[in-house]
Amino acid sequence: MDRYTPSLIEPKWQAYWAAHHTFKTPEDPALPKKYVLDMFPYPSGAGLHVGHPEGYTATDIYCRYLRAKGYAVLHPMGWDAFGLPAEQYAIQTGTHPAITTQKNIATFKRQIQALGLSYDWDREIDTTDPQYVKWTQWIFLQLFKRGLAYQTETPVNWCPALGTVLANEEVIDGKSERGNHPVVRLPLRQWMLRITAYADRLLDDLGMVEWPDSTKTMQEEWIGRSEGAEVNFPLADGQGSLEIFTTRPDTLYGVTFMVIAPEHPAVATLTTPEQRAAVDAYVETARNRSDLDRKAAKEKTGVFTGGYAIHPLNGQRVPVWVADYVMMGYGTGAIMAVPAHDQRDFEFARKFGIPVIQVVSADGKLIEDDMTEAMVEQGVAVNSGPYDGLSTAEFKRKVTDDLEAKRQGKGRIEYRLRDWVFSRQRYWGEPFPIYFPVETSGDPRKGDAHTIRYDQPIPLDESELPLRLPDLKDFNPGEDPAGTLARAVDWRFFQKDGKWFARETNTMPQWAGSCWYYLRFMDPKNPAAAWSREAAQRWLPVDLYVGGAEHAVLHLLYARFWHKVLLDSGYVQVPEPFAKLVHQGMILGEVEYTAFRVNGAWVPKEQVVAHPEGGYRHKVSGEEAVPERISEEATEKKGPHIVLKAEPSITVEARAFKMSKSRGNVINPDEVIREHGADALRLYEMFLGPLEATKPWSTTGIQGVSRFLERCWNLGQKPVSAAAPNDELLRLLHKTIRKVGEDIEALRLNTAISAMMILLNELAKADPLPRQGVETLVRLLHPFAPHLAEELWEGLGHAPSLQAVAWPAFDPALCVDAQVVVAVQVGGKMRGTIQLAPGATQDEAVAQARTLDSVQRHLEGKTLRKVIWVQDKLLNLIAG
RNA sequence: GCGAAUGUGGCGGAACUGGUAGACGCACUGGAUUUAGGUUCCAGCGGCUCAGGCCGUGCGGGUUCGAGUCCCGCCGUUCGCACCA
Repeated sequence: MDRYTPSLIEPKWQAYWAAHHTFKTPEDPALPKKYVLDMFPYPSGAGLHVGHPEGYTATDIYCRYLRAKGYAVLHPMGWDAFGLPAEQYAIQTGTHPAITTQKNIATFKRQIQALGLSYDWDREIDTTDPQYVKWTQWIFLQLFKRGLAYQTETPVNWCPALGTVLANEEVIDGKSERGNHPVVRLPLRQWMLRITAYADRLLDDLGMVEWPDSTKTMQEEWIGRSEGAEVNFPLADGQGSLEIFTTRPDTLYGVTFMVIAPEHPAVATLTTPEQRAAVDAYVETARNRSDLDRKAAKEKTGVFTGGYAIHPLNGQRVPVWVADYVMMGYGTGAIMAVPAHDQRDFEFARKFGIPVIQVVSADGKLIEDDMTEAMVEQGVAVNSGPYDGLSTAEFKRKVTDDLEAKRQGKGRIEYRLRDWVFSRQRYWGEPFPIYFPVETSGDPRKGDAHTIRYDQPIPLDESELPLRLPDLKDFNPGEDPAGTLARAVDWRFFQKDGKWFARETNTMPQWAGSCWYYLRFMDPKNPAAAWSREAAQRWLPVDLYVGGAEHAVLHLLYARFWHKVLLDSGYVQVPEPFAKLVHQGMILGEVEYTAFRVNGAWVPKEQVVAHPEGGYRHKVSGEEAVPERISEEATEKKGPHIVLKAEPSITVEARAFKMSKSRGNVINPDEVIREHGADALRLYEMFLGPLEATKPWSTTGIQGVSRFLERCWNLGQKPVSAAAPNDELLRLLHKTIRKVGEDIEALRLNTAISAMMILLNELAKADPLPRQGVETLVRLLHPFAPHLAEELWEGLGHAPSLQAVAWPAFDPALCVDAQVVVAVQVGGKMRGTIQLAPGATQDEAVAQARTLDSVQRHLEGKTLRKVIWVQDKLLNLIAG
């Protein structure tokens, strides 16, 4: 008997599928469609990670299943190939990023193909391909023409180490998300995309998609809509007014001071000569404070400007302070401070001795003298003149109307969401299809004096797309914040009709390519349009989108934004791009065992506590505890603990960590395939647990599924009988068909596999082995372990490919057992089981249950008071 | 601090609308076949036990004939957000 040898059968079937275009997207418009998409990878130099195949295998199983169910399936793959690593490599080595990128793509493609994934490779996309860049630029022009792309001189997050500006969301705790470099604020000319214009729709339309609640919540919070009012406080000196935003206009009578951000333009006009020096010093300090410092500060700081505003309702003079707890970037950069009902204002007022006036009360009583913190709950208005007695909600409504009538304010909706900083000062990105007039009397390429009129951007004509990157030798961003491309003077400056013009030297961020790749996949080779109207009508929306939760906000929000712009322009017809979204969980490294030593002697892990500043401490002595990695062989289980074999009183910690190069726990898919085969890798990753869960890799665990595949193989080598399966096996076949199908549709792939394992265990016992049984197993196995399934199918005398064979059907009548096992309880406690025909009556069940010894024992001397009967499941006898 | 997710054997995990907790697999133990095994097959495998049972799904309460599942209050872990007015 031949042995199961994945290294022989896997390449064979991969070659077969490629030669026969097995996974080519069907053109037939009569077939029902499904568009199943994986988040395409950035082809890094490190190659594929075991995390990648997890989501890819899940969608592959789903697609193979859908094809067998008769769907036309669009399942493409491509490369998100612009990005910093290739450029940084280029800076170090001088290798052009395009070369590195192509090399990495080749590696990724080889690795992905070795997994036997059923992509339609005719639709492969590379975001750096000029034919793709052309349409990315074209979409930018649509945004520009609709007034959604604009330039602004704005303080941006400049990262000197990366030589680039980062979006707010790419900065975490004052450091760059990529590389963890310090970030400073620097005013720079930037392209912005007006995503805030779509804030409401991006928020509301979340109701239309089937996404994880956690992701929807994160997007909602990111957009951060809050309803309130804008109120004008006239300045006491009669010069204009101060506009504030508040979500609590009902607390207007509690205003005892106002605060403006240090960057607020009114700082200059409000500050009195006496206060000037103090204010200037404060503003200067605040400006130099990084976001990190501002955040870390526990104490509120601020300075009185000396200026006053007039309260719009009671006409009182309100002092205006400047403090950095108010941000210029949110609302109007100025607030009315209500210390009684806002914790931040409360802290500030207490520190600077400003009065606190309570204007909301839970029960009508005043507690302001005893306040230790702000009362932020809603309630009933007090101390509020004509509004006394109103509920918070009524007050808000009424006072907003009143202010509007007096032209002193109006209802306003504010968003946390900011416009999107869309330019980068880098080389390896899409150039903007924009140029500017140049005022010069010489030749700007030669360094002659010139002025670029950035205020007069001109869109490139569509016929001139794509605008390609210039070929450079030195990719360093250099000191010029205008970007790497500023040095490519021959590319940058050009003459038209005798006049000089300058191209935009910024490039687009990596998001640009990934914002619309799902659209290009529908019609990837179209030379005349980004995609055709017919393709959009045929394929949108994406029915299932699978990718990491790390993209929960940014990529998914940006893509939705572009999609809605394209909807408004008439290029797509559905409001949301991704109907259903699933995040695959992370695969952690193998479990590691750690024991701790204090002064050289082992201590149990319970005595060790993590120190807030890193490292570990001994709980008892307070001395440093030194962690030491222990091999699995040196440990054993003892009751509920894992202990050192050599010293069983010492408990050890067992934990899995994120895979990382530095930790040395990275599993390479190539090696797993070499040792166990692609089918085993696929199956193992699916069997590990629920798709969405974070789960640790286990090298011994993969042997379990390897063994399962071998046993499937061995079954396929046995002679089969044409005889029908016996009744019990037949029922199991039908139940398994139903279970596997339902589980695939719900992406519960782990339980689908265990159902197939159960079926295999039964088939292995069957003698003779019915052909129908083996064939059913092979057909069910096909989406999961396609190479083995194809091989076995061929061995059973069928012509390939199994993908063309319809998914097996089940008979619901055969999905129930001939006899059901019913649980018998006495007083709610399990006392045994009885076998009954499905549909048996309660009386039959009670009669049979009474014959059980354990039931008789517990009913002895008692009378039966009540019977709980759950049809075909459970009988509970209550006695007393 | 706020928000979300999550907690079940030694391990990964099962358990449909409240109804036999631990499916399936790993590891482990015993046995059979084998020259050999990182092979195959069979059996066992939550804890305690006076062998009848008792206890057991992070902890403490509650609802119910019956709770992993529902309710209330805690604790741990993970992930977001973090002076958003």
